[in-house]
Formats: sequence, C-alpha cells, structure tokens
Amino acid sequence: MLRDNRGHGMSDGVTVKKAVRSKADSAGRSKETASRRAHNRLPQLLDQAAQVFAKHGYAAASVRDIVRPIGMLPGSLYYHFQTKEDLLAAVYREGVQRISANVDAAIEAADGPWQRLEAACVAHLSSVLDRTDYSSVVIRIRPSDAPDAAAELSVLRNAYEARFDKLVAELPLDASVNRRDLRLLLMGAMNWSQTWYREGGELEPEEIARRFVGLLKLNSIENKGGS
Amino acid sequence: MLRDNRGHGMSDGVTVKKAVRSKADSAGRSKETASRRAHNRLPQLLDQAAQVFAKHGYAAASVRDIVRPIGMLPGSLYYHFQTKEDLLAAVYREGVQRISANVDAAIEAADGPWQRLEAACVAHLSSVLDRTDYSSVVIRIRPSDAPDAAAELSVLRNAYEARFDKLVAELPLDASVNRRDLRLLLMGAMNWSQTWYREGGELEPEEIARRFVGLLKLNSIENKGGS
DNA sequence: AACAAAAACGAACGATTGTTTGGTTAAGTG
DNA sequence: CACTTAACCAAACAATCGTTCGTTTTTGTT
Repeated sequence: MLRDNRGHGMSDGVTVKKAVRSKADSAGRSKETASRRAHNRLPQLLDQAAQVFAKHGYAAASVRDIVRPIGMLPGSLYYHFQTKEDLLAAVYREGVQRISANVDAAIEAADGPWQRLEAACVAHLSSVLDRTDYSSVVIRIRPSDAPDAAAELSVLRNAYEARFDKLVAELPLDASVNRRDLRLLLMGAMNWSQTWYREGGELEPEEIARRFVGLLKLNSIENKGGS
Repeated sequence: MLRDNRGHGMSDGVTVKKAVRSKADSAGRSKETASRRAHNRLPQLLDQAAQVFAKHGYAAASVRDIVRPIGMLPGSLYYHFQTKEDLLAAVYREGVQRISANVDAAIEAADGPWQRLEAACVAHLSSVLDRTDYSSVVIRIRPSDAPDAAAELSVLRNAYEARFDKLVAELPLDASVNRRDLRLLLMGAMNWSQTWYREGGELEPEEIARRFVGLLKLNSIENKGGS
C-alpha cells in the first residue's frame, strides 16, 4: 500500500492553510475591494473552466484539461478553490448571474406579455447556445453531477427559472391550457437545443427562439377553433 | 516508473486472446444460435450498465460501479466487450431497438396524422422516462461522450428520429409553420423531461406527452385566427 | 469418462484522477 | 528599503481508472 518515501520534510504542524475563500468572502468588505493583485489568473481560470465544463460535462472534464490551456499547474487551482466542485459552483454562479442579467434586460425592454416572453426566450437561447458564455454550463451540468454542491446549484437554477413562471403566468391563455405544461414544453425545447445546434448553421439562436414561441402563440385566448 | 515485479509467467507469446465478439459476429451464422451457455450473465451486465449509464452518465459511470451489483469482477467485463465504449454501444443499440419497437407499434395502432404523432410521443416519453429501460441511455448519453463509438451512435440515433420527421411531414399544418421547428420543439421538450421528471409525481409520462402534443395541435391548417 | 469451450476469477498493470504541501516569486505597502 | 502576502510552482500523493492476462471453474459435447 505504501510507495517510496522520498524525503521532503513535514516536520512541524504549522502548515500554512490557504484557500479558505469562497464562503468567507463578502463579510467585512475590507479595503481590498478595488486593487487585487496584478498577476491574477482567476478570470482566465473561470473562463477556461466554463468552456471545458460546457464542452465535455463535469465528470469528463479533468482539472488538468482546464488548467493546461492557460499555462497553469493543476495544484495551483487549489489556491483559488478548495475542490473541483467549488470551481464548478463558481462558474455556475457566474453563469446564472449572466443569463439572468441578459433575460431581465430583455424583458424590461419589451411590451406586452407575448413580446416579453419572446424577448426572454431570445435572450435565454442566445446565452445557452453561446459556448463562450458561462450560461451554457448552467444548462448542461445537472446539479446531481456535483453532489456536494448540488443543493446550491438547484437553488440557483430554480431562482432563475422562476422568471419564466411569471412570464407564462401573465399570458392571456385559453382556459384549457396548463401553464406549467407550456413552460416545460418551451424551456425544454430551448435547453435541449444544446444537443443539436451547431454554430454556423442556417438559423441564428434568436430566430429559433422566436419560432418556438410562435408555435405556441395560437394558444392565446382569442383562438378557439381546432379539431 | 516500475513497481514490484511479482512472478506470474508471460513466458511465451501464445496468449489466449478472447473477446473478439461484437464486430466479428453474425458472419457465418454457425450452429450456436439457440443454445448459448447456461451460466451467462451478459444480460444482467447489460441491464446494470444501462441503469448506471442512465443514472450517472457515461464518464461518471465506472466499470466497477456497473459490475459490482451483479457480483462480477471488473476484468470479467472484457470477456464480453473489448472496451467500455463497446459496452455503451451495445446498450445503446438495444436502447434504440426497444424504443423503436415501442414507437412503431404505437404508430401502427393509431389512425390519423395527429393521433399517430400523439401515440408515438406517448411511447417515446414512456420509454425515455422509464429508468429500467435501455431507451433512457439513448437520450441521456451524447455520442461525443464516447469518441470511438460516436459515429455509430449518431447513425442509430438519426435512424430512430427519422420516424418523427415522417410523422410531422404528414400533419395537416398551416403553411406558415416550419415542420422542422415543430419537431425540434416537441422532441426537445420530451427529451429534456429527463432532467425534471421524478417518478411518483402527479403526472404520468403518457399524460405529459399528450399535453405537449395538445399544445401544438392548434397549428393545424383549420386554425387561422390569432395575432 | 474425456475433452473443449464458455464464462468467468484473481491479481495485478500503467495511466490518470483530484488533491496536498513546502517552497518560490512578484507585486503592493509601510 | 525591508517586509508582507497574493499567486503560483514543482513534485509528489493516495485513490481510482480502464484494461490485461494467466488460471480456474462450469457447462455442453462426444
């Protein structure tokens, strides 16, 4: 069970114990808000992690795959994060933040219930299909992929999706249609598009979103005919 | 780099070399079609692989996770399959076969274009959400997860999905609706349901499928009103 | 009863995994 | 300028990964 014991120290017990960020932050709001250190590759680290997680999923993405493209060593990751799951959580948080901002801005700029939903879907799908964006991670990775972070990820996800609940609630729909069904249908289709959409195709994400919404508009209250 | 060299042979080069199944089969159609061996746990192996792949995905599912529940040792898998990817391919093939059979039977038992589509969707979603079924693997695992088998998996998947192309092509739709959009919307929503559906919920898979199709029926040619 | 093949076992293999740790360097502060 | 510390390196770690291989047991055939 034991291998070769080469000889570097571990003499006393006063280990340095760094990397206690991520939870203890945003507490006292000390004086370092603006400056930070110059040689800090945390942003590039997050960018790369987002890209690799989005492309290969969580389990298939190794720490070395993430860290190599930015010329960092695998151990250096653990100065910024305690575990690989914490790294995912950070990317996921940023992803939810970005897609939420995009969608909220789109909603506010639109008038009328169907227009607001359409604008939100355009923003959602654009984010989801943009592989440089953190948002695609939020859609691709299931919370259960990272058991220790699963609870937080689920909360983040639900908080984001609640927007669409509200949007659908405001639609003037025929009494026979279940609003939850309509939301699941629409968002499921958009989220699943990650599996078939390829960049450079004929249709832009924005147009796809508009068409999806368009296929559901007939459920408005003014339409009554049908089979 | 080298560990302890304990002493079991490897004297000559006449190794046994088994496990050449899977590709070389179905060639001469020898005499063993019916009998097979009694103590053969290949079916249980496939069952378990399907379950673990469907639950955790391909990368997160280790060979030992698959093999332990049936009391098999990890090395024994390689009597039946050459690689882990080959195991996935076998499960995937069986999954496509089963879901295809279910859907085809449902289609044949229904009359009328919308009824046929609905029947197909009911069968599709029931299979997709049944965690004991191989079909859920076909939906959950992306071909790109197993690079060496990706080409075959894609072919299988496309061949299956072509059914829905045909069903949608036969719908009496308004001229303004793009049939590909409608298919992507419907199937995307169904496939994505794997991420939110939990067994024992209020709605059965069959009812979900019917509702999804119902939300799209208004795009029939006889409906013209609306904004 | 003799033999062959199927279907495993048992025990490792080398490679890769996420992670730890002591040391090093550069940037910011007094 | 000395000094602190954020940000990393270098090198390993134990555990687990997919896989190999000689051997053994079980089963069917003759």
